[in-house]
Amino acid sequence: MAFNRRIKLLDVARAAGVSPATVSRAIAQPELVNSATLARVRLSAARLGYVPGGAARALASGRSMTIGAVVPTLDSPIFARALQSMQTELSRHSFQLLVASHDYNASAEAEAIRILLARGVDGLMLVGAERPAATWQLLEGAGVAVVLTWCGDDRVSSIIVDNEKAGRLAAQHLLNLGHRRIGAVVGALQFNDRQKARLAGIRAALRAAGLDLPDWLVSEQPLTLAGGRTGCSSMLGLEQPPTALIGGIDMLAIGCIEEVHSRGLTVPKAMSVVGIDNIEMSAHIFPPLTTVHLPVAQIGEAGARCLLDELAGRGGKSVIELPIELVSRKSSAKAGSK
Amino acid sequence: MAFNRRIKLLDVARAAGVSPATVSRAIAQPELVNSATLARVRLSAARLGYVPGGAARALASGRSMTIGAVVPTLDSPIFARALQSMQTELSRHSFQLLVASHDYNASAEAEAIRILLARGVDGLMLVGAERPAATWQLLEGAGVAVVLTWCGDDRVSSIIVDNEKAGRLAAQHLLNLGHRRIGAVVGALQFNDRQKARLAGIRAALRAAGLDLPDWLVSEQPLTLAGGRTGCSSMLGLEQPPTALIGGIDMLAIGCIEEVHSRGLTVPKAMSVVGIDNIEMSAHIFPPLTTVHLPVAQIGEAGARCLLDELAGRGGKSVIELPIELVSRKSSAKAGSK
DNA sequence: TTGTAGGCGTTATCAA
DNA sequence: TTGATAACGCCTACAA
Repeated sequence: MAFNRRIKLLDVARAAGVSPATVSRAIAQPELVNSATLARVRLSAARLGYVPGGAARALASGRSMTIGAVVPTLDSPIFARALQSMQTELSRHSFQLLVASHDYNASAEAEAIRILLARGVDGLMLVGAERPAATWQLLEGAGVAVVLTWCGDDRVSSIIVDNEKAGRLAAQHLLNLGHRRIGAVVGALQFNDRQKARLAGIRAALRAAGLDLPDWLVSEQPLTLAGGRTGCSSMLGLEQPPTALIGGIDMLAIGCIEEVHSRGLTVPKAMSVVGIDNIEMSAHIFPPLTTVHLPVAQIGEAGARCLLDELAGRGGKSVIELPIELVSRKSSAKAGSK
Repeated sequence: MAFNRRIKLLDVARAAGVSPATVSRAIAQPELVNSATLARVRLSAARLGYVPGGAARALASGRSMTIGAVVPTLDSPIFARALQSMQTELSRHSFQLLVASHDYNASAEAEAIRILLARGVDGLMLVGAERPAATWQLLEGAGVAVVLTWCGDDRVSSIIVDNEKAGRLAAQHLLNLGHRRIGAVVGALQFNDRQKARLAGIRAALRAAGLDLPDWLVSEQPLTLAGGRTGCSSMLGLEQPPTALIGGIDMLAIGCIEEVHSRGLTVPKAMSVVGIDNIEMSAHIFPPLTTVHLPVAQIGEAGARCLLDELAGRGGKSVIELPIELVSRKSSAKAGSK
């Protein structure tokens, strides 16, 4: 309540009758200080409610014990979960997470990075590898540890997942069920290498089966449920609608299912739908969504560990790929079982 | 790549042929500097790729332009969304969000707060008002702006929602449908005033209808889908199972629905289920969940604004209550329509 | 409108 | 094992 000037190192030092240097050591390297003095220092620190000032600390030591994470949006089960596991791992090593989001906008991302850098983060977690050259320069000049997630790049450490394969798995599954006219509802491709890779994977699988993925069977939509509905709607309006749809993310796929149902049709009878991500929701909608599982929590945890290692001087740049797999549920069925 | 010592204010000053003070002003108060010099400074700053160091800045100015948010978990559509809207609002005013989570553990929360305080956050967003006295002392001694969310307290600014009413609305709805034996599956009550209030609301509504909510019709579970299943399962095992269930959060309610269905029974035929939160998923499961809508994104935004105001010296402590309402969908039906 | 100089709270380098 | 004493990089009166 009282506007007591914040307690500082010097106050503790005086109270304990030692020099500031000793207090500093007592906190950072307790082993270097006599146990009796240590106890005395700790006591008065506790008594005064001393909390070390991060700013001064960072300034003097050059380390902020802070990791910045820049994701497209926090409001996504995917990124939220990755960040949660990241932060859990980081806090285990007394690092803190500074988050920023850019809503899938490249320049907003650059700005977020700039801000985080200015805040003095020791490391940076980014999503994807696709960004303007200027942003890369920013990163290079910064001299902080960087880890890319979901999609990587050999310039920096990366925790990746084979997004192209994810697309292939989804398409393959549908192909195996006998589908021949398959559509894709994906997110905006620009500045989203994950979506690009997934679409490429779908295309590759179809091509391998001697099929084509014409433009009218690809719909670019916002990465939301509504986007899924719109995309599906446009496909349904075609003269020859596809018999199966792949969503670039589960949310899109779920939107597709909704749209089909809203027209009095049924999934998978009238339309098979497959997603990519395997968010929790997917297992609980009707019908449960067939999708490609990505180990999101692990991505976050591995990302944190990677950064931690790099900051501790252990290991250099590394690229870790995490496994993915198709989870077959009820939203997909044999073609022509209409 | 090259280990170029990070560019600092002085470098820019030299390059632009002005004093450090001028550069500082050019950045913080451009209006105080001659437009010609301003241009010159900006040019060399850009040329050198200068990024102001937050630590030194915070140390010298006493402000970090950083807001700390401590939530139970990031991995929840509720908190993720609130944080996203918060961060959007904050970044509009060049503040950044530092996040921490404590997994519904009071001492972990205190620790998180301590860390954030040490990082020099200018403001703090917390969830709920229930916490040990020691934590409150920490807050009081810190002298930072604080805003409580979901549940409030008149000691500090709060953006709240009437959780008790949420419980009442849910129960009332069921009562109106003729249900007389209503059960509740809620989260651990300890250190969770939101759940406590919701349960109290349920109890109040029942009591007002001359009914009782005995212990065996209340199940405390982890706030997950699995928790919902377990809770529902135990209710179903009763000699006289309830005809309706209220979930303390949507996720719990959804778990209840799953459990009912897994036994070959149907919602709402065999059991009506109502949730509280209205997460996106709820509208898309089968059957769509009847629930109480809470304006989560607004909570985040209002919280940010509140903090911003307080830091700008405008307005003092305020308590803002956001409206809630029942959203009637398909998971609830008349009692005895079995 | 610009420059000078002191200080913000720690850490880290030397001595003692 | 402890204590002076510089940095650390920026902000901000105060002067010019």
